[in-house]
Amino acid sequence: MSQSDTTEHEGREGYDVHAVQDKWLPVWDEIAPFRSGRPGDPRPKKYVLDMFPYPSGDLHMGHAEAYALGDVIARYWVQRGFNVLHPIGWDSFGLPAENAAIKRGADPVLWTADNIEQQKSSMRRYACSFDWDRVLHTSDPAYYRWNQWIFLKMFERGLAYRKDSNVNWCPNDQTVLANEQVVAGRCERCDAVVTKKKLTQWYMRITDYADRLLDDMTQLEGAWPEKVLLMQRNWIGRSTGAHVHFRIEGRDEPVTVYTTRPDTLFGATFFVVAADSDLAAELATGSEAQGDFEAYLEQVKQVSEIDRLSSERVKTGVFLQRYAVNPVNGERLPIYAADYVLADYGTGAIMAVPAHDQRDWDFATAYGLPIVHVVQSPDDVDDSAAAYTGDGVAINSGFLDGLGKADAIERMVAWLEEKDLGTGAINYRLRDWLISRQRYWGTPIPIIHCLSCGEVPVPEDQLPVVLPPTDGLDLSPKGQSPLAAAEDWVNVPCPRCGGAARRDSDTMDTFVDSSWYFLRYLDPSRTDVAFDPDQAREWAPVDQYTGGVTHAILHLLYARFFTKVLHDMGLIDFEEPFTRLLNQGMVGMNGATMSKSRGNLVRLSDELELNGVDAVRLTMVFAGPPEDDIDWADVSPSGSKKFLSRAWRLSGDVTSAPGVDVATGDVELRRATAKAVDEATKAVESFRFNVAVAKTMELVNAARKAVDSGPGGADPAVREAAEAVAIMLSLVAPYTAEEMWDRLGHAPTVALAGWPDVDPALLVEESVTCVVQVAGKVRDKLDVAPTIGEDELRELALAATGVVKALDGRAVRTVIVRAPRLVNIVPA
RNA sequence: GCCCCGAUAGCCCAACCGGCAGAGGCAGUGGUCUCAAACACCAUCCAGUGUGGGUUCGAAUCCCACUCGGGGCACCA
Repeated sequence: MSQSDTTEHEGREGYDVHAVQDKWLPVWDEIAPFRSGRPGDPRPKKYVLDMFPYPSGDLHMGHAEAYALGDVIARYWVQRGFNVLHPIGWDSFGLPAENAAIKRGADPVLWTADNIEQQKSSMRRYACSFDWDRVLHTSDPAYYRWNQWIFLKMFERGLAYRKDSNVNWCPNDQTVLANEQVVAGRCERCDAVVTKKKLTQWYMRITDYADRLLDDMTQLEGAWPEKVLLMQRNWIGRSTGAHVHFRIEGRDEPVTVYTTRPDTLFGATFFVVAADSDLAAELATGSEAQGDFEAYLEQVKQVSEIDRLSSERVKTGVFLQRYAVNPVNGERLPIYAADYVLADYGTGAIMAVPAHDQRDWDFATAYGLPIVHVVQSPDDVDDSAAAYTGDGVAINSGFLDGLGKADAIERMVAWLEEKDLGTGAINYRLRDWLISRQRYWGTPIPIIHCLSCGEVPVPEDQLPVVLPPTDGLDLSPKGQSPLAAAEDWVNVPCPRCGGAARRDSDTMDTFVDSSWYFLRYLDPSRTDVAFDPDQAREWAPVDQYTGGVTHAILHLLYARFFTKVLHDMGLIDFEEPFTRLLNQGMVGMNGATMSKSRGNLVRLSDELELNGVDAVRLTMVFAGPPEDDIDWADVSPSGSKKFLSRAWRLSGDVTSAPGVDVATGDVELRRATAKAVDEATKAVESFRFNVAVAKTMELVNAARKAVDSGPGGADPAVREAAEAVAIMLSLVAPYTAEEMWDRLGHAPTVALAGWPDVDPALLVEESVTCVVQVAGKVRDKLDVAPTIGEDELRELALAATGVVKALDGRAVRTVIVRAPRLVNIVPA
């Protein structure tokens, strides 16, 4: 080997990122600086959590961004002297494992384990500051046993129940979907057009918690992104209005409708029931319209969810030859069955007020039904062309006439309540959470169906109900859970009566797994409890949560729901799981989401090979605000690498000894260091990590100048600056930081060095530049003491040569003085 | 259709309570090094803040309208 060649080639660049990575990894393994479970640790606790990954293959650029950002936060609090719990695990149940099994015959257990191992080793190399003693994965029976336990507790409380309903069905994945998993009529996962299917399924009664989920968001105000709170509010969709009971001719029981506009009751001209509701079928039965209705219902069922939602679709329906009676004026309202009314919102029936509801207007126009205006529209609104939905004075409305919208609503509700014809009511857009899935790779639902005893919970001492092995099972999607075919597994005696019974063969939605995993990290090896309430009191709730905005409603809403349920069960003393939330953006390439099919996929492993771990992490953090998307084409990992090399070089230029008295160092550089640390601190705490990096770069530049053309590398201030750089960099570029720390003569690890203290005296500038404006234009600048008084500054400013020239003899009207930075002189 | 968020240099981004538009980076340009180049190093150029109005002594920042971009919801009665 030619030594001189290597030195010349490599030596020129100097900083060998791969060698540095290989050097420090084993050292860190030894020190384990991020272990949080040490007994007697006196540091205050902080729980910093990153959303756990799904183990599909190796880490990609998205993971690299997410974990780089989460790591900055975790490492920062460690530097600030906190005992930081920063765990990681795997959300390892789900379809990809199952699909791999179907496609390649891979055992989901082994496939999952392999991927976890791969990701784990990549995370280690990526220098994630995880506490490796607390790893969990949700497909582990030791984990999902507690899913089953929680499910049973919820079953006991009536929060988990089975019902027959029209559910979202993904024809591709051959499974049902929760409402939250249907995006614009398509399957969130595979993009197939979702259809409806009538099935008996398991639900969780999240609607019982709608008010608390909504109202408790005030606690999160300012600590969660406004956008996420808004999305959750919209999703829950609370509306206030009234229930109104309508007598139906030829039916004993009245039918109740929900309306947000009880003030328009006098304008109701017809009545609509959801075509797919039981009520529609009942009303049609025996009427002349029965044939028409059945034909219509068939037709409705054929329409896909997407077409149904299309806004330009004309409204259809069928007259049922029946009548409802308007309780306020006794008018007969023809009853239609139509698919623009939803069976599962409100009561599945509405009073139609075409003059003041656009959908009713459209239907009335299509079917030639009367339109009666009961709210006075403003003069500039043409209420003969479209429904008027705004505010206005009630007209043609008997006792409501002359009242504004709010008063009319209040009056009508009072009237209805007095006559026992209705009540004020609240409705939600949120539906109960459908949790059963007809797939293999998930938590088995711990219920046994017995012909004589019904739904019988699996006794707690028989948990976990472990998935049967895949041998001999056909995992391909067929609309029924593959578990149903595992005869040995599915056939069990009833725990209650001992008779022949069958296990429930559905598995749980994987969002159940992630709804409480943050509690399991507290003591993942416990076999007697899901989590230890004492540990929960010590660590939880999560102080800082980081993850993608894609989970704004799904995961975050479910986790909030579970937290409230666990609170009500007396297991935890808080009601919100995540005190602070940071959403990171996504990584794209050339303006598009990265994907193999687009051909714009950037491989993380290639980037790591080319530029090293630190440069990739730095690029992610420096690219912009964390919540912004990153376009890899816009950023420069090679630039990051260059900067790291500059920082590294600085550590080699320090010639003073460790522990030297920095107070004797160059004041100018000391000020620069204090300012950089101070500003970086504020930036990190407000999630402006890109700014924190910029401040670090600034300090490197200042120190460089001090070495090259200032007091030189022997000045203690240069050491102070270099050490500050190493510590600040340790959040983002741990290898470079450690190598710098080493070259500066310190023992590892810089991760525990402690955040630099800032001497406030160094932040006070000895003189500041005061801008002197005349009529808002800068005419002169003065060097003044930061403590200068207003009067003194005014005198100085008025005498400044630039000012005298600009005033050119004109009189002065006002002088605005903002000491010490600005004076604005307004001429007459 | 409704609701949010954003728009600053060729590009990614800073700018505290309204107070000199520039912290940092990329790209560019000029130089040093080199036989030459790459690398590295040093230096340097670059916009008046999407458009139109308003408030103010003073607006990137506050208000109104519009344009463009991004996101959410979308028959929820």
